[in-house]
Amino acid sequence: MNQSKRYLDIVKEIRDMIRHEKIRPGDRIPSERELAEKLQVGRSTLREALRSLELLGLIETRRGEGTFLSDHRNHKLVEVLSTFILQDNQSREDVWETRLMHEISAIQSICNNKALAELRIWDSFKKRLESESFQRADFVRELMVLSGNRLSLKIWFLLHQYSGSPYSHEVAEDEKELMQPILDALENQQEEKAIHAFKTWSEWIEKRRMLNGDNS
Amino acid sequence: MNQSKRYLDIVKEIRDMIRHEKIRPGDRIPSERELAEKLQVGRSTLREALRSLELLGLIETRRGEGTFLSDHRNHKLVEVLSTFILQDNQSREDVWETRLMHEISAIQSICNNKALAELRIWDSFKKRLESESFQRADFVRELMVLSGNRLSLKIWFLLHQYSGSPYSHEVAEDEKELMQPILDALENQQEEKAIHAFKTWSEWIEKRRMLNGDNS
DNA sequence: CAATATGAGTGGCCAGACCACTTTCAAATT
DNA sequence: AATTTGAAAGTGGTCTGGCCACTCATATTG
Repeated sequence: MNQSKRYLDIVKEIRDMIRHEKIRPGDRIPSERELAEKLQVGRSTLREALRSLELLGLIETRRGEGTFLSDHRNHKLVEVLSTFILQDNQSREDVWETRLMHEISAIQSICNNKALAELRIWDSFKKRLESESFQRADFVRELMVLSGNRLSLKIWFLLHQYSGSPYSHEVAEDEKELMQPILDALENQQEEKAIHAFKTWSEWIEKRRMLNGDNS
Repeated sequence: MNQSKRYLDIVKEIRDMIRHEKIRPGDRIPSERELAEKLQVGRSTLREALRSLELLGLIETRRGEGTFLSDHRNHKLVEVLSTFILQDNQSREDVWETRLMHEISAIQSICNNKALAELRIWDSFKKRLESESFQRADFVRELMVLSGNRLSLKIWFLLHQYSGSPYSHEVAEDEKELMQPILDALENQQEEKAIHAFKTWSEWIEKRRMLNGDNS
């Protein structure tokens, strides 16, 4: 018969097993060696099934501890799918534009979040801006987190990694006076100003990147 | 170093390789043994990555022949995955917001494209709006195409499929007076108006969807 | 010329071996 | 007695090398 794709059967068997044994999200499932023994398959074949489930975000594995059923809130698949979708859109500009789109949208969201405004979180940003070690990426990522849209955060992170990481640098000294207005505007919930300041900073980075020879 | 999750790196490396070698859907990718050699990794580890990609429908393997890049416009898997991912309300909301973000950004882009304005393409939209058979999805997708950002288009298409396809309906009769202002504003490159009109339409659709019991 | 056999190449699968890491618990130390 | 230490067991992560089943192009045979 068409006996190929043993690992697909395993995926199914594991799913059934989870159902029958009433394993709940967060619970541990049997070890790879146990499962392989139980299902009468080689460990590497079993692992092919487990890795697939992991990539789907259905299980979570921690070395030295075991494999756990994950609470399926993972957007990992978007990550993977998008990664492959990007393959034929190598246009740098598209990536740049799209990333910026997500960032600006996050800023809009932040400015319209009243609960956030009362938390006085921007002081800490300003303080850190003055200390020497300040990564661009950290700053922007925290903005994405503050927006509250986890999916957008995931997509952004992917684009960030993909775009040759223009943010993966320390903030330069003359760069800080470009970032200061962003923080000021965010603090006062001035959406237009914040976006404008952010775009200015963003374009500054892009120019800077063009000057230095850049390659992915 | 990047501890654990070697197979995830491999997924990434394979993607890079595909991009650089300009492998297109349907093409064959190197054999497992070749890839393992090239990426300096054991074959079983490599297979974990390949099996994962296969389960996602990104590649297709045929015993005795080889491994092939598959067309990622494979609708089936998106449906399967969305059953896991979109159970969470927060996720649904994130998808909705993110999709809207891409749409609005596309509108902005269109309004700022002067070359586009001279093409008088909106007349044909208006005509089609009057004819009976007009799918929401077609309308929005064409907007995405017109924006010129192919990456954003791809992401939008994914989100569109995820989100239980609120656009997969014919345009209702009383809906057309909501869409008319969008086209008017686009024709005159009135960014603010176009976005506002689009949001109005979008919220109308969302309300409509909430009324009808909807589940994918 | 047609049918067949062969061999190279491929994915499918397995067993066994290390390694790195976490947890546990008993022995050693204080 | 309480604390620290460390050895052992268990786990996932990885690699090697092997065998099998299948496909395909080529050579051989009728």
